[in-house]
Amino acid sequence: MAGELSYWKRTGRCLDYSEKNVGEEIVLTGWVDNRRNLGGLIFVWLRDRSGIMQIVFDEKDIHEGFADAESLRNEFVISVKGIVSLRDEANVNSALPTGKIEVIAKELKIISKSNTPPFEIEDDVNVREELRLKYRYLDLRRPVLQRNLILRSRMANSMRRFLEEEGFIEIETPVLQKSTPEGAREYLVPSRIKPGSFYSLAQSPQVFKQLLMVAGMDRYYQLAKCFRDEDLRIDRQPEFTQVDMELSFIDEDDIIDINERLLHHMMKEVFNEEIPIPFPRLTYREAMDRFGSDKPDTRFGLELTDISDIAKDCGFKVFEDAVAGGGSVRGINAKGSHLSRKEIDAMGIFVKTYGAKGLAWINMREEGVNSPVAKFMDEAHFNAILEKMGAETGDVIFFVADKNKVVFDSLGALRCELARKLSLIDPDRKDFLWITEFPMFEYDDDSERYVAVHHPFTSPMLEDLEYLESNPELVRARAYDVVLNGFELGGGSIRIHDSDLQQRVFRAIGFSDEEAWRRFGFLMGAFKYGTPPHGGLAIGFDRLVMLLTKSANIRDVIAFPKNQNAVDLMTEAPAEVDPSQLEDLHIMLKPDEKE
RNA sequence: GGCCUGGUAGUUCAGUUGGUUAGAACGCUAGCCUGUCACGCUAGAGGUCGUGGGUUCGAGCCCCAUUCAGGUCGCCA
Repeated sequence: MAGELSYWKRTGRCLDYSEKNVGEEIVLTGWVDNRRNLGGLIFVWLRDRSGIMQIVFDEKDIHEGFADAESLRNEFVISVKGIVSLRDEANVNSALPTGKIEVIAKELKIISKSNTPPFEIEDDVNVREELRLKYRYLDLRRPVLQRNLILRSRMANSMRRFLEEEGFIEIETPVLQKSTPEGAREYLVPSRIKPGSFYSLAQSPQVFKQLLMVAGMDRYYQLAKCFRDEDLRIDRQPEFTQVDMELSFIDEDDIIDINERLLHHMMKEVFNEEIPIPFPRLTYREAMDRFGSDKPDTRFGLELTDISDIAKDCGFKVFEDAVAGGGSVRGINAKGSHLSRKEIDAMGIFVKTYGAKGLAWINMREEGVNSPVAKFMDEAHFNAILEKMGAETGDVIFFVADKNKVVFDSLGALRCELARKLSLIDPDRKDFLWITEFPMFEYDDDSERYVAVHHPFTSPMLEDLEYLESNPELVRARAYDVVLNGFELGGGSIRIHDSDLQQRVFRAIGFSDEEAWRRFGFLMGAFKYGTPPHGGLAIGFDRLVMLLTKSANIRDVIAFPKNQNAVDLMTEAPAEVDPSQLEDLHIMLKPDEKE
């Protein structure tokens, strides 16, 4: 058996060998990546996790093994014993890290044959994702996905080590939790023991990590799996991982500081990149005014300009009504963009998605200024707008007039669309920043009450407490988000540690004391037993990996992701279950859902 | 739930105003080839054009429905 074993046991991976090993006898194992059969001479690329090595099968060197070499096909698993050799100068392949050497095969063992794969295992494959996900184990053989998962592992490790060094302890919190209807839709898990009752899968470890602070754990962290039953996006999966943390006896600056150092450490260690800290900080108000977004991409300009003061009596009814109705008129100057009429019209269609009823524009053409709204206003107002927007020949200026939410949503998105179209984004730039002073509440038209923007355990800013009952919309929260290149990387807050204040917040969002107690009694009860001031943050780990590996979507940094309909195309989950399982769980399907 | 885009060979795609036998590249199969690295050369196999219905003498193409996939708005405390 030992002989059998030694035959396929490798001496190392492809990239472990270089010119230094010339003359050595080695054994490599891996997959056939490519073969070129020249007749009496066969070249095979052998691929393993590390990379590729060229193997040479020469009829006169390998003798009886040559027939096996001829039978090799892509994705066969093989073991090759051979001699590391220097390639002739003319035969060096500079595209391969191992391109200066090759292995002259002496023995070949075919360990496992392969069907022809449904798609070619190459980095630049352009295969529809449906197929890639169905054969994910083949997709994961592609070097780019291997690199992503390797980097993901190294990032997780680096962050863990940093947090351990800083005195954090990793504690696992329950995945099976009590359902809390506030917030994201939850995955429910029926109880077998308690008919008619359900757990929910953790949306986040939120309440447990706060309870760990009550318990005196002081500094907690966890790479926590979280679950949300919401519609998916390019950067959203139903199950995902957060770098979750909570600290006691701290304030906002402490949490911001430790996370800046955490990210700095990880960037240096894994990517050998020195990111500047501290990160810039913007208040929510400033972010909205300048970028129309609470997760602005600051890698380019195209900032918003508020022209409401000119527009309010400019003569153009759409502009005037927007301001009179409590909204605003704001614009973006696409400087020197020379957009065509067709491109301008496409932008008009683009903003409709975000609720804008129209997109006004001024085209500063060489032949003269062109604008469909000019005729509605006098020259003084029009010129005042041009001046405020800094208009020059070659510019195209866009305006949206509406409720502020629509103005910000549409211009915030238009800004990014213009930047993409005009190629204003440096793909290597990494703009980390903080958004602070989020509003505490927003009015929810559906439930006709205020809801917590972050979550109801977030502390209001102390100087705004006076408005908590009278004008909740003015209350700012001690909440902060960390943003990278226009993506929300993570968010957190200083929590309420005073049960009286907690009660006032619950009342502000329309929870009766009884209801609050029923839902969160275990937390409020705990707070009566000596609660330290505390706060925390959670970083969307998959999203971070996605951005730093420059992946097109979050699926490319998760080994086995779900598709857009939350289906695992490989295992075909979710799937129907045996009726007896349903019976155990006291679940009866509606008749039309049985088949 | 709404909107947009797409589904043609194993894969990626092309397919004209609706008209005879639906093409290309890569991959695959067989043969030849001792320095290839996108190897080359020769030959070959491979298609219910997502599904169902309709219009038409005739549909890959037009119409309706449906399904799957990707993106997006709503949603994501």
